[in-house]
Amino acid sequence: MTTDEATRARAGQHEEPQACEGPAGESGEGAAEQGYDVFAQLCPSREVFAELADKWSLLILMSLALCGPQRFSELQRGVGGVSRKMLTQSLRNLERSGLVLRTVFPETPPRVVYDLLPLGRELAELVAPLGRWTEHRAGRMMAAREEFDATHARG
Amino acid sequence: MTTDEATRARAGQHEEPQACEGPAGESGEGAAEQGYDVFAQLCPSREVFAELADKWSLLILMSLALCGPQRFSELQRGVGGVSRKMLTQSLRNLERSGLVLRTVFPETPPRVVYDLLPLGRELAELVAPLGRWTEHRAGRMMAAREEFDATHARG
DNA sequence: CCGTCTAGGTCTCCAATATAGACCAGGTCT
DNA sequence: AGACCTGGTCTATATTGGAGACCTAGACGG
Repeated sequence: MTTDEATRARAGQHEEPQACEGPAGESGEGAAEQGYDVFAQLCPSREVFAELADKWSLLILMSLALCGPQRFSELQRGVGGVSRKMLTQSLRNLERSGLVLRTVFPETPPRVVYDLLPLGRELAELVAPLGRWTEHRAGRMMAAREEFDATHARG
Repeated sequence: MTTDEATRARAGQHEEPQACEGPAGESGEGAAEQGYDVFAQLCPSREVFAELADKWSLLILMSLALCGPQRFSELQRGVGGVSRKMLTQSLRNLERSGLVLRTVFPETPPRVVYDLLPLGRELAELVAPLGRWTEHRAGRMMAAREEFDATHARG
């Protein structure tokens, strides 16, 4: 029976309550007490995750990890294509969450240097492999896309 | 001298030409020949990176890695808060890039199962630690935020 | 003295994107 | 017949992203 299979499948998922069923569905924040869960919509960890998991934040972290402390304009040059607005916004976010330190030198013209804090360095070390992997596998993925597009265009 | 310091800092960056200076600024695609560069705006790897580096794609990969093959609606329940539209779109993307396999069982009601392909499993294994790290450090980051907000609100 | 340059932003406006919610096919169950 | 199911798509609205003007405040040129 179809229903049977669906039930089994769902039951299988239920057996991984922590990560996939989301202890905090809409019932509150039970997750906060015994552990955070990025899969749960209202878990604080999800909020944090959602802000870190975008291309600009990740690229900024990688750039800081690779090249060390950098000024605003160096970062803008290093992270190709980022607008000042998004760079500011992402950096503020990283600063706010304690990942990045912002140091202002009150000169003119102003000089502002961004550097990783220990927490940010931890994350950067997890993110770096992701960047390297993407570069390494980009060719394969581009090929897959071409094939997908070819067979899906009109088939 | 201030200028001196600035010059040294910038020079330091230039010595890492591959990742941070972006061989493909607007000069073409030199990066494509000897290696991809996610920092370069026009590098194919950046395009791929930009599509993978968003919360929904990463959460979907993590869910598939943790819970195994799942149907559309299971994923929607597993990844709290994702809209059908974004789920569809992200899954299509992952499928198109060869990370995920989509299998349709022509029953009624329809059943569609998504599973990781080897390429997707590779990536998922890099992404999983990121999710775990976020959960582990969420408390610290939330605290940092509160302090930041307190000292920045009016100070 | 006036204009210009600089770095690191902010502000404004407009396009692109995300989300919520309605709708659809088409076969099963009541 | 009518309700219900899944895996979407379509539409209307809210949010976000990017381009480019503007700002501060001192150093420099003339």
